Amino acid sequence: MAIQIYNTLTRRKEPFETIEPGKVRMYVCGPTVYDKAHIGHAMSAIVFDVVRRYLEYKGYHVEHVMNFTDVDDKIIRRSIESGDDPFAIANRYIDEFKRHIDELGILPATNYPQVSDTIGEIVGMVQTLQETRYAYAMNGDVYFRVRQDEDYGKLSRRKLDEAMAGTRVESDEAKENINDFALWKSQKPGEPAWPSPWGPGRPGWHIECSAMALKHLGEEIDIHGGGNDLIFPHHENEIAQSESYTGRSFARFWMHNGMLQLKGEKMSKSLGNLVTVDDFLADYEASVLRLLILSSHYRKPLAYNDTVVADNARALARLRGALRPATGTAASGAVVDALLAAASQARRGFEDAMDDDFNTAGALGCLFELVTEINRARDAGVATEPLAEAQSTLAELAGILGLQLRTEAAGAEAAPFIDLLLEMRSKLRAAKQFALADEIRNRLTDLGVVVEDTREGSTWRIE
RNA sequence: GGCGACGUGGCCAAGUGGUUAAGGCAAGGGUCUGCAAAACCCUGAUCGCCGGUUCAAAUCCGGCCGUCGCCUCCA
Repeated sequence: MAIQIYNTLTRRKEPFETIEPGKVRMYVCGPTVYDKAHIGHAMSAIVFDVVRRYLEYKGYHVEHVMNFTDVDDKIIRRSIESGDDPFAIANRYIDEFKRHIDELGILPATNYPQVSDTIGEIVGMVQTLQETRYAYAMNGDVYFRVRQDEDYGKLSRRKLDEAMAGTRVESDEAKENINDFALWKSQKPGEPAWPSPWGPGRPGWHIECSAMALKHLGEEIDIHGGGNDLIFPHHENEIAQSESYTGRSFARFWMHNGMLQLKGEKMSKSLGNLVTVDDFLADYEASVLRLLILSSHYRKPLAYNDTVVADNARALARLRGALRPATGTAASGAVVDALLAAASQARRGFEDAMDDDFNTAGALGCLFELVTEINRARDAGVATEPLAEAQSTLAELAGILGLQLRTEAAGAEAAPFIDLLLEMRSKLRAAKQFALADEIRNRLTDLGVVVEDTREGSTWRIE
C-alpha cells in the first residue's frame, strides 16, 4: 500500500506522491530562538524526524530543512531587557537547540537556515511582490495585500473579515486592509536592521520561511510541517507570499502536529506552563520522551504528566527487555517457526500502520506484540540464532521510530567490580546465606544497579 | 462570535461500517524463583449522551453535553 498522509490543505488523507520520483523535499518550521526549548518543540521535531526516518526506510531520499527564526520581536525585546546583543541571544539558543537535536536522537536536518543569512533573498522577494502589486510600501513598512490573493485563507479555511471583532490589537497602522500583514518592518530605535529599498528595516514574521524554503528546496516542496498553532496566520501567509511570488503551488502536503498539553493547556512560553528539554533530560532519557510522543497520533493533542512519563519509561524497559539473550538451544521446531512468523507479521503490521498517516501508536502495538512472542520463545528455550533474528527485526523497526533499544553498556568502568560482587554473592547464595545475598542486591539496587537472578546465573544492568 | 479537533476498560491509546474492540501502564490470580526482579499464562471496556440511516455502527448523519486548539506571539 502506498503511504497516505493527512493533508491540512484538503482535510483528507491523500496518497503520498512526490514531485520528483524518489525524492522528498521537506520543510519544517523550527523555533524562534529567544528562550530555552521546551518539550513541545521537541515533540514537533521528533514527529517530523519519524516522518523522515520512515520515508527513508521506504527508500526516499529526504531533503529536510528546518529553520531558526533569529530575527524577531521577542528576541529584540529580550535584547533590550538584558542589554545583550540580539544575535548573541539567538545564537546561544540555536546552539542549545542543536544540542537538543543530538540528545534527542533526531537526525540532523540537511540544512538549518537562519533569517539573518537570508536577508538578500527576502528583500528580493518583497520587491517582486511589490512590483506585481501583491505588496505595497507605507512609511518604510511593506505589507502583503491580502485582497490581491484570491485564494487567501485556503489552508485555515478562514474567510476575510471573519476575525473576531476586537481581537486585532493593531488598528493604528495605515494598512489597506486589516488582514494585510507585514513583509518588511522599518527600523525602530535600538533594533537591528538591514538596508533595503524602503530604508533600513527587517523582515516581517512570515516571509523568512517562504524565502528559506525557496532558497534551499526550490519553488515547490513536497511536505511542509509544523505545529498546528502555525496554521494561521503563519502558514496561511507563507502560502500567500510564496504562491503569489512563484505563481506555483507552494507545498503539496501540509502536515501539522497537535499540541503538547500540560495541565489541560497548551504548553507554551507565554502561558508559562512548560517543561524544558533540559528539565526532562535531567530526569529521563530521550527515548522515554520519544516513546511517549509516538504512543499517540501526531495530530492529536498530547497530555503530558508525570504518570504518563513513568508509564512510558516502564514500557521502554519492556521493549528493551525483549533483547535479552537466549538461554535455550532449540534451533528449529514449531516455536521457532512461530517466532519467525511473528517477526514478519510485526514488520507487515508496522508498515501498514506507518503507511496510514504515520500511525506510530498502531506501529508500536505491533512492536509490543513481537516483544511478547520473543519473550515467549526465549522462555520456551529457543536458541540464540533464531531469537536474534526476531530481535534484530524488533530493534530495526524500533530504530525507524528513532527508539534506541540497544543501549551502550552503561557503567563499563564499574563492570569488573560489580561482577566481582555478584560472584561473591552467588557463593553466598550457594551457601544459603540469603540475608547477606539480599543485602548485596538491595545495596546495588540503591546504587542504580538492577540485579536479576536467572537459572543461568545473575545479570545486572544500570538503570 | 467564526474556523477546527477530540471524547474508547482505573490511566494512556490504536481501531472509523461486518470475525472474539490492538497495544502499553496499573491492578488481581497463577507459573517460575530461597526470596525478589524479569518473563510467561489468566482476569476486565459495547466505545460521552440522545435520536436517525443501514441487514449490520465505536466507525456514517443530526442534535446535545464536555474538553482542547486557532482567530494576537507560539512547535
